[in-house]
Amino acid sequence: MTETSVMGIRSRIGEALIDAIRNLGVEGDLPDLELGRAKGPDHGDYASPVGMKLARVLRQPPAQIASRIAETIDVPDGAATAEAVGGYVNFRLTAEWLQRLVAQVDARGQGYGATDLGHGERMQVEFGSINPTGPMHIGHGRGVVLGDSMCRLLEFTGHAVQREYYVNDQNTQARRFGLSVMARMRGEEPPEGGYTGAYVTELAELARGELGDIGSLPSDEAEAKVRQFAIGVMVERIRASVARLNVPYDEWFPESRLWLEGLPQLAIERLRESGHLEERDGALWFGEGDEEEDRVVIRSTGEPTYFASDLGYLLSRFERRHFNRVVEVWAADHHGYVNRMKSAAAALGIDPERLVIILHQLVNLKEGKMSKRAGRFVELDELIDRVGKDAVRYFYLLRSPDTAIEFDLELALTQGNENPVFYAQYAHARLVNVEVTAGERHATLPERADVSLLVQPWELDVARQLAFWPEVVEDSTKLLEPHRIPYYVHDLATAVHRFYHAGNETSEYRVVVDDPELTRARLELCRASRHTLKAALELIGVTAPERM
RNA sequence: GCCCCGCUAGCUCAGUGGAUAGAGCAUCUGCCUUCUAAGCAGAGGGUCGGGGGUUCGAAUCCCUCGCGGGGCGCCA
Repeated sequence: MTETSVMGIRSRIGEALIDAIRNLGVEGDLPDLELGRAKGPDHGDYASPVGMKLARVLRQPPAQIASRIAETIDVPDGAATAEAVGGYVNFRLTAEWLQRLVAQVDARGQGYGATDLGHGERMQVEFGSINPTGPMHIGHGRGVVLGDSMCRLLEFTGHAVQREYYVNDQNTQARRFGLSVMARMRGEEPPEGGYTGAYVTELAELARGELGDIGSLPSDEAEAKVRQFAIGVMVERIRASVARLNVPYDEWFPESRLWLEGLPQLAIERLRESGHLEERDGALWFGEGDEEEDRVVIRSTGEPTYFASDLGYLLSRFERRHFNRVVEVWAADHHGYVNRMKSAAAALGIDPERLVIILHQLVNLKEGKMSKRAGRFVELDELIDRVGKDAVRYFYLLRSPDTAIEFDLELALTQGNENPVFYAQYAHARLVNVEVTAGERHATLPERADVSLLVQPWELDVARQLAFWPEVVEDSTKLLEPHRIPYYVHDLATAVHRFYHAGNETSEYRVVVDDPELTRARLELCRASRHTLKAALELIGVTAPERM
């Protein structure tokens, strides 16, 4: 098997398909051949409706085109056979190739499926950056898990990724938060629009102990001190929560640092010179002079808005820190901000394509909308306490970002016990157990496996799933859609469970049998699937237990 | 009013314009003396929200209507 096989079998069949078409004399651009997984076993493993696609160009019946392609196509390494059915060409992976794949996957270990797609591209993913004015709730957990899983995918595919949390430590919300805590310290109600959750009162208690008497200070000094303290405590709590989800942020970047570095100021200067800013009603606006679209950068009071910070933040990341691309993960309630950020980037001379914004729909409580200010939410920590880190991550990732989640805590708790994550973890633990048993029953086993002994359909089905892994990684990465991974994990786990179970029904199909050669071959399959299962679980931040 | 997302099995959700639309849960029926039953095998369950259109081909693309969620601030 050649080295190119690491690119994934789908791509290789795709290339062979194009070669075959060229050999028919077709030149110029080709339509999308829609080579993809076949529907069912009757149609093989991959299929392309290539006959229909080329019928017009070649002015021949689809079936005839498909036949000619099926006859002439040369799939490398004899990886697949081609068969024309109507205008389709169906590809079936050969047993010989699947067997060799097993040995190759075992050799590559958890690196199987990893690529250099990104060529070391410097990327930042900024996610989970909630205002540190309260604990993380179950809505925020979604963005955190999504963002971190994207990072894992990007790292696996050769990107240099930095995980960043943007800490809003000096905006209006932060000030309101500080004022709310201060009010509670004095035994007063928080101001209008302030934060009323019970944690605010607890924070006031803490602050009283830590800061002592602030009554003697001028009120703005006192506010700054309390705010700084309260934000600091909240950031630590958030840090602890995300750590429980196994999310390793590289940078906690405070908004205030932008101003210390003079970046918003610089951005404003530049935009002013390029004519993107306009004074109106005593405030400074960004935009095209459209009353509806334009946004305030500096208020008439002279105070900057968050947007001013964001302008500086763009410079910080694209110019100062030289990220080639920045991915931002936002909840859908920020969607109105997407175009503004893109046009801001463009106005600053940054290609908006380099700013990738991923939106995910909201997580709502069954009882209604969550609200930090009103103190109505389910904390992320509580969910982790109740169902565990792995189930939480899996739960979020089983949904496409476009699907809104209506969260029912009671239901989540019952489902925690039968969470699909255990199905996958169990498959992994079983494989480990089999390998241990093999070591106990056989003092010595052949060093190399004779993979041609893997002939049972359920054995080849496991190998088939392994063959699909590279394309799953590729698609998930290119589309930035980590939710594809848990679905693959499930399919692989199913194949593994069936393979295992064959030995429960008939003992000669067990992995560990008297024949050392046969045992060794099946062990190779166990290892290959264990590596892949573990790699896949790691990409979504779920542990692969050795025992359950 | 304008913008974004969704509507697929009883429930929760997958589904790069391709063939007979899938999974989990729930329901029902089988399978443990022997590598882990947190498992396996099987059954039932669908006008892919409605209606138009494009296409050889539409759950998928376009238009339109309905329902649900979210957003349209000198808040973030």
